[in-house]
Amino acid sequence: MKTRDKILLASLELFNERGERNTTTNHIAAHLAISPGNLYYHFRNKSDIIYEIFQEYEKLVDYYLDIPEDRPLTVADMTFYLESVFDGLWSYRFFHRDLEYLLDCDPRLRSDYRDFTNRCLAAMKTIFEKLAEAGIVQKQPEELREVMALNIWLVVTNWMAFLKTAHASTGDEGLSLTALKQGIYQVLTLEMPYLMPEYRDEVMSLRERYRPVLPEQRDSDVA
Amino acid sequence: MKTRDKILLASLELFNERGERNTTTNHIAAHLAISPGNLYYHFRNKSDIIYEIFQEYEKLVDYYLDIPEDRPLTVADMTFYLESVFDGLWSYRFFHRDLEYLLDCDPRLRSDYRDFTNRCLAAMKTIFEKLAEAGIVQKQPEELREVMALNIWLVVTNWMAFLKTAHASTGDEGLSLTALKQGIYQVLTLEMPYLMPEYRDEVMSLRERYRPVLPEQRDSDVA
DNA sequence: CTATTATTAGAGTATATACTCTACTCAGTC
DNA sequence: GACTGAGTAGAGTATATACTCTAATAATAG
Repeated sequence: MKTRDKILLASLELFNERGERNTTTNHIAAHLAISPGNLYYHFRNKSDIIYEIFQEYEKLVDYYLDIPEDRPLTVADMTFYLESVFDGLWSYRFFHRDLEYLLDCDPRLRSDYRDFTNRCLAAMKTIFEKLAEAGIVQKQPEELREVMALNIWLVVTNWMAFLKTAHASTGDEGLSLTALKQGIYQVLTLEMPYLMPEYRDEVMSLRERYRPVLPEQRDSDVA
Repeated sequence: MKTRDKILLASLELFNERGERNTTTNHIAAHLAISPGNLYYHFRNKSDIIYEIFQEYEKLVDYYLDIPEDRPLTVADMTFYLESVFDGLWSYRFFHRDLEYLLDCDPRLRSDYRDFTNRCLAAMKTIFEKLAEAGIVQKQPEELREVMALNIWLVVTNWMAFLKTAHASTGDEGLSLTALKQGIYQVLTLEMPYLMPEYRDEVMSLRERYRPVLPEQRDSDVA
């Protein structure tokens, strides 16, 4: 593997583990047992590394959110979207953690990220629309779809951060895949009131699969 | 005003304006035209300043979320809760911005913040319960109240961050009070499906007051 | 008036961070 | 077999950051 790619990979790994703020270019170089100079031979600065990682993230999510035009959506599609998005969020979780600072540092990133957000919101609106066409959820006015998409976006992108703040430990230890996927439970709860009777049971039992094991888990580890 | 209090005030101001990460103790001292040594006479370290500011924040929100036990809740109460919480969020907006890092730095803060979150969620659950008793929203099972409260928490605490990322500018310029209060529109949209017919019109017209002026505002400032 | 304590200034320190510079290696190539 | 240029090492730099130390001054109590 090329050094350049190794740098990207190691950066992502360290950013996710310890946060971008706590990861210096020297750390990255040391982790790869290369010199800082070498790192700066491949990247002009830290921002460029972050920007490239973001572009990977963007590409991945865009790929996940591809919507078939030739057929109606199914509940399985919806499951896939939810699972994929949370997987992507996990793989690049450092990004949303320090989002505001990162955007302040790099105007390119700010602009690209805004476009990215808008694409995601548009995709979600389309998904709603197609779910309605498929008779899975009720047909909603354009405006409501818009606001709903935004609410789901907020829940999805901040679920991980919530879990981290809700846990006693500092690192990733407390973050199980079960807990992460419980975010899907939260999202499906938002959709619940809009389900069509014909699909209600199916979606509800799907939702059930993501229910937290212990309902009061969050309180169980109070000091 | 005592120097100690001035330090807290200036810190909050600078944190909110430029972010905690971009605000050093030297900046704070310079802003007040006092020496760094003086600042460190009053506070052992930066974490202590942040911790005290958090305690103010906590106190304010706890005060806002006080729930009357002797009478049923009204739509006016709900409005007050929403308005107050967003006001508080605005006054201490630096806090949620760098939350994860701040909690990583200070175990006291982590623990206190978790308790704070749980208190807020509990308050929200109680509010739902009392709104149901008052016949404003449908009576819901305990479990649903819990999940709903969490979703609203996510929307409320991250609405500001979303607005900042959605705008082209770096600082606070793009953040109008109108935009901020649009968060209330988002929250009321979540509650919408659970409204009782008797109060539906009243709450819906309340919601209407917070509707964004331009539906596609987010796209209007694309570079 | 004096002794003590609270408050302040301001220079100084240890450490870290992003990044630079110079020099070296070594694989390919004409 | 000299030449080129991508790749690498590693010491070095400018700056910043959180924080300390010493000494001076203002306030207050006895």
